[in-house]
Amino acid sequence: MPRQVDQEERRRRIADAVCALTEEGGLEGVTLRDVAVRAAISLGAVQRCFRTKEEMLLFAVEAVGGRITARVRARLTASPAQSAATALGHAAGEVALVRAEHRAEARIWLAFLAQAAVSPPLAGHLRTGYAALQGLFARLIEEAAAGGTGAGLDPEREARTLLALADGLTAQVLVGHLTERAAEEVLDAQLARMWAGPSGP
Amino acid sequence: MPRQVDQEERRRRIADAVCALTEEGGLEGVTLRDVAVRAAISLGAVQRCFRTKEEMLLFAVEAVGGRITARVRARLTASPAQSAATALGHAAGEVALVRAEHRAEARIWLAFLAQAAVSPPLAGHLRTGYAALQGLFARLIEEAAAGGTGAGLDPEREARTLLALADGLTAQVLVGHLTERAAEEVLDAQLARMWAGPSGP
DNA sequence: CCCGTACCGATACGCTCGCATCGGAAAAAG
DNA sequence: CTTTTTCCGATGCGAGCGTATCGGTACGGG
Repeated sequence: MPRQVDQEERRRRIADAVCALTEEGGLEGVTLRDVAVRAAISLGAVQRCFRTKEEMLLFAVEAVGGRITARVRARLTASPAQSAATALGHAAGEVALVRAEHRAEARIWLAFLAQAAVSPPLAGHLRTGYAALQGLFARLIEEAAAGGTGAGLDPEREARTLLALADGLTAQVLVGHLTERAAEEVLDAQLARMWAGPSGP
Repeated sequence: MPRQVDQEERRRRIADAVCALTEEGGLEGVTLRDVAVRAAISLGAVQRCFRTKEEMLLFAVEAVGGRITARVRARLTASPAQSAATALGHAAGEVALVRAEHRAEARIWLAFLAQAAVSPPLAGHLRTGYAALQGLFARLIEEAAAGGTGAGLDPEREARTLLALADGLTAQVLVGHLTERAAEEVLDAQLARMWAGPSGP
């Protein structure tokens, strides 16, 4: 068998390049040529890994989504001794890509989100990520409710609320309407109110 | 004086064409040629109205933002007899472009939002729209608090919360993660909880 | 040693983009 | 009717895009 190349590692490198370019100039700033330069390989190699540009972008968005949920999970297992309520706070804080060090990921996510609004296959991949996060949130809320904090809450609905709020905050920080500080304050207040009093009729 | 043309009316027609195209294929599906076709004028005429493409897009986003806030205001003045609390409910419902008939505007808004993350001038125009809506929300909340409903709330923070939540819900409905029904339920529950109990430490 | 094969990099192609240019049509003034 | 001024629509241009192709290259098995 002739020479072999680690395709997976190469794909990961390409995905990283896609993210870097998306962060700088949006999704329309991502060209195959620039990706090749950023990944330090040739255009031909990029085309060997992904037959079309769309295929490449789908792989990249999956990578980003996975990275975000992985980070959330890591944050949870890193501080296991606390209550489910504080764990949810940490998780929500990670999902709202508000902090400066995650600004890049936020830009990437928003770019893919907008594209997904007009590209059904992309939307499918995004939904997968959203569903995972919502499920995670719901489980934490349920756990907290079982522990006595915030009993009477509808876990699914609260999870949806938090996820949407985190997304909206991310976007508004990105365009500069909210400061990082204000967004965190909003999120904290929402969590506090959640635990304080059950909602619903 | 030689022949004169109503430039303003033409600009509005062009903005409408931009919106229609954005709705169909995202912002990158908007080309000067297609805009000209949609507006039923020639490419030369488009270039006469706007010196560059960016100038055209800025005008369009301003038009969309204005239309949304105008719709919210209209909704408020249309049902003046009710309390500030229900008025806020209506306003938030309009901002969260959840209903099917506003799906188009939602797509447009999201497209511009993503672009704004990498284009400072565009971000500026968006901020204007956000500030107007947040101010409106804050005023309504304050009014309701003065009337006794939901006293003790921080109007600015609640306004920010509602706006971010509405934005996030819009996006998640758009990618199909939430149904229109679920989004409305989340929004209603949030409003109910707001009036029920003050937040904060 | 060498040969077959999997990979690579360069180049070409067809297309579309934003933008600039220019001859002519149309309308008010004389 | 002629002139003058404003606007319009067609065409051209250079650049950049995604994609296809092909000769060269290097490696592992015989």
